[in-house]
Amino acid sequence: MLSRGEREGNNTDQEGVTGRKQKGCRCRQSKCLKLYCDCFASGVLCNDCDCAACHNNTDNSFAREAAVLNLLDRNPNAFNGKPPSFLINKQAATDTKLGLLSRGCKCKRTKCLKKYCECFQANALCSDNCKCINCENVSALGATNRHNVGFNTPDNLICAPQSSLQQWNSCPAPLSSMPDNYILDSLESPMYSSPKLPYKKKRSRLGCNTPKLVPDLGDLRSLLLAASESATANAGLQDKNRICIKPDDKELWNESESGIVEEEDIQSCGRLIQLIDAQYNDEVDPQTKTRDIYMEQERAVLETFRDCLHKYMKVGFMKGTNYYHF
DNA sequence: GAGTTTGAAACT
DNA sequence: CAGTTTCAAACTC
Repeated sequence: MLSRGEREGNNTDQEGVTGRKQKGCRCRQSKCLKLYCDCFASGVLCNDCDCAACHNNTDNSFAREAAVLNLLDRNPNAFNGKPPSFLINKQAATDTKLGLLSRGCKCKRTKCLKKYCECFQANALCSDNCKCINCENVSALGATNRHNVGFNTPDNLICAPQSSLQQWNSCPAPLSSMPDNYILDSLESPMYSSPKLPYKKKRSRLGCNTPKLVPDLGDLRSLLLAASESATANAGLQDKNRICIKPDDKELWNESESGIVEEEDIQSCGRLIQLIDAQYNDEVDPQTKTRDIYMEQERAVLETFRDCLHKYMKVGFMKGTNYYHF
C-alpha cells in the first residue's frame, strides 16, 4: 500500500482544505503490524504517528519481525520481494511502495479519480496492471481529471469532469495546469509501461520487431494532443494564434493499419514540425517583452516533441535499414 | 467532529 | 478463487 504518510507534503483535499492528517498513521486495531498500517507497509518504523498500541517500533522488534515473516510466508511479494532486513532503509521503502503501486488498483466506484485510488494518489496513471472499473485515470486525461479534484490547478483553468473520450473534443486541462513535468514523467513513469491510453490498439511501428527504441507514435500523439488542446484552451485567454491540432485531423493522423511508417506519416510529421516552428518563432509579447510561463512550458514540450518528430522522420526515411537509434 | 464511503488487506 | 469481514483513510455533512 502506498504510504499515506507521503501526503505530508500534500495535505490539500478536494476542496482545498487542509487535510486533517499531518503525519504518520492512526492505526487503532492493527497494532501497526499489518499492511493496513502505511508505515508498516512502507517498511518504516512508526515515528510521530497517532497510532494506538503500536508495535511497529524498536521496542517490539520481535513482534514486528514475526509479523513481517508471517506476511512474507503468506505472500513473498508482500514487501515487493525484499527481505525483512530492508525495513529500515528508507530508499528501499520507497521502492517497495512503487512495487506495490505497480500491482495496480481495483477501484470500482471512484473512477480512479479519488485518493482512494492508489494510482491516483501517487499521481500515476492506471495501467493494464489495474483491475479498476470505469477508470478515468488514463492518459493525459487523468491529469485533466486530477485537476478537477484539486491537484494544484489554477482555479480559472478547471473544467468539468467528462468521460474519457469526450474530453478529446472538449475542454481540456491546459498543459500548464498539469503536474510539473507531467508529460515527460509520464514517458518514464513506472506506470507508463502499459498506460490505458484511449487508442484502438497498439501496434509496432516501423514494421519490425526490434526492441522498442523508437517511441510509439500513438503515445506521442496522445501527449501532443493534450499539449495542443491545452494550448488551444489557453489561446482563448491569451493568444488567438496558438497551435491547434484536432484528434480527428486525418491529414495529420493517418491511421496506418499496416503498422509501418508510411509516406503520409512522414508528411504529417513535416506539417507538425512546420506548425510548431511557426507557432513559437520569436513569439514575444510586445506589451511585456516577456513570454508567460505557460507559453514557455508549452514551447518546451512542443519543441521537444518537434525534435522527436525530426528523429522519427529520419528513422522513417531509413526504413529498411537497421538504424533505429535516436 | 461525527458519520459515511471507499478500497485494500485479511480472512474464510 | 470468490465472497465476506476488517481496517484505516478519504470524504461528506
